[in-house]
Amino acid sequence: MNIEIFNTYSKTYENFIPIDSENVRIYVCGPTVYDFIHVGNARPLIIFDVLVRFFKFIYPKVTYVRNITDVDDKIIIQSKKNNENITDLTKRTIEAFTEDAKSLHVLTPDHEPKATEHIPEMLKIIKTLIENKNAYYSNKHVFFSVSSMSEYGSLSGMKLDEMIDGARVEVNSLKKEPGDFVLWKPSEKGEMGWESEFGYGRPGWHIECSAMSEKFLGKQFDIHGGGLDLIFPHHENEIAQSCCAFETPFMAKYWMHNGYITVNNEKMSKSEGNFITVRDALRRFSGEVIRYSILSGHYRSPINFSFESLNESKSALDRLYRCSEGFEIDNNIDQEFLSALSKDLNTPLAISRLHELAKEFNKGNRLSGQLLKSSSRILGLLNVSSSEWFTKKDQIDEEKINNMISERNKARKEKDFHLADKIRDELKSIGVSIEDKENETKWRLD
RNA sequence: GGCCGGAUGGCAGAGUGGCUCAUGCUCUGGAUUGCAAAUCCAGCUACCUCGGUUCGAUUCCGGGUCCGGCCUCCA
Repeated sequence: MNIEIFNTYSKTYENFIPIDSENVRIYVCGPTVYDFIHVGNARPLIIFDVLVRFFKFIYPKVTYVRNITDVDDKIIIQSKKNNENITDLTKRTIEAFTEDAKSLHVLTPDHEPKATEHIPEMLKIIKTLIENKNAYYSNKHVFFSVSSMSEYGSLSGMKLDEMIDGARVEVNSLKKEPGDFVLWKPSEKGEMGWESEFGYGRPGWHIECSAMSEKFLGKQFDIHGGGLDLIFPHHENEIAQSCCAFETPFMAKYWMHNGYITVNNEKMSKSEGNFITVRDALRRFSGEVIRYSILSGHYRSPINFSFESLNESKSALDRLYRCSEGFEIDNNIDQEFLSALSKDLNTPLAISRLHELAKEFNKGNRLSGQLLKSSSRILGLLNVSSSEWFTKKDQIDEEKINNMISERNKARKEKDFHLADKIRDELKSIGVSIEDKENETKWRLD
């Protein structure tokens, strides 16, 4: 199967050809664990989860790494703000993150390395960079020298002189050039840090990904993913570090970046304060609905978040669930569905195919229902049985509902439609919709 | 200031140099139903604007307008 991917590096669609077709290697930037994730953070989790599910169907082996950033200035600030020990904060946040990811039906990656567990690996790269004259020591700091790498800026299309014109680079007299970025910086006594030949300190933001991707995937790997906002400076700097330290022409063969989730058409972000946490959204909609909603737009386009659109997603997903009743997952995946995913992970087109299958099923084609159920697995949808989807919820008295339904059916048999309608209204008022079939009455929660 | 994206029907959102037609949600009408629900069928003036290329452009090229983003932490 020919798979096309839009490569941020070349800004064009490219045919995906793995470096090693026996083991496709993917690295995605995971969360910085200082607070609950918001819906915007959920997008790359879901998108790359689908990419990995798709690839695992196509290729014999996929190694997926998603790191956890558990050392960062934001963590230090948050721990002071909470008056909470850093380890407690990160442990608690990682647990919450794992729960949220699970609610969104995001599969656990093959490796989930933590930055704090890879400090020696980072220091080794920093040392090599200094030896290679790509980095320099300056008063307890180590900086990467951007002018030492002629290709610097090739991912983001940034030019060094233009960056300076932007006047948005950190003013730091220790740097030789404004674009230089920190690899190692000093920590105060008692502050989070590690002893090193550069003094007691902690790593800069970017170096962890160079260290951990190399450890688990090698010096060069297939796909590196993350949000659009990581292109510069994060991924640009990762490339600089990895390529200079490992002396390789490229770090990842393909770079994939997802677009933003917006609120009122503006980027959802912690700093803007316009975010909705995944936990909050989960109070009103199931993780699968959130997932459907995120997959209903192409991964590189913006998606505007609203509870109305989640509601719409729920209606659409309900329809798919109605058509998947009684089917078990098998390995038969719809070809048109796969073909949609092979075109730069066109999930909206893939979903539209699922709806076509649903329609065919409703017209009496059982095979379409089977294909619908099995294909949906690649998107991480239709994860539970249809009856569970429509009837399982806490604090639901199934016995009472069933009793009311049989009472109503008795009334219907006796043509007491007045009573029958009254019972239906009562059921409706407790959030139960019913559907009279030929020989039975089905019910579901709204 | 530099550099990137985007503009499709009531809403969301794919796609295409010409085909009857994305798909979903909503609404309206029909079939079906005791009535509903579900389902099927049909409908609701779709391609921001101005030029260019072309037999033909929503689709390609150029200008404009508007919106968003990156250049600072950010998924």
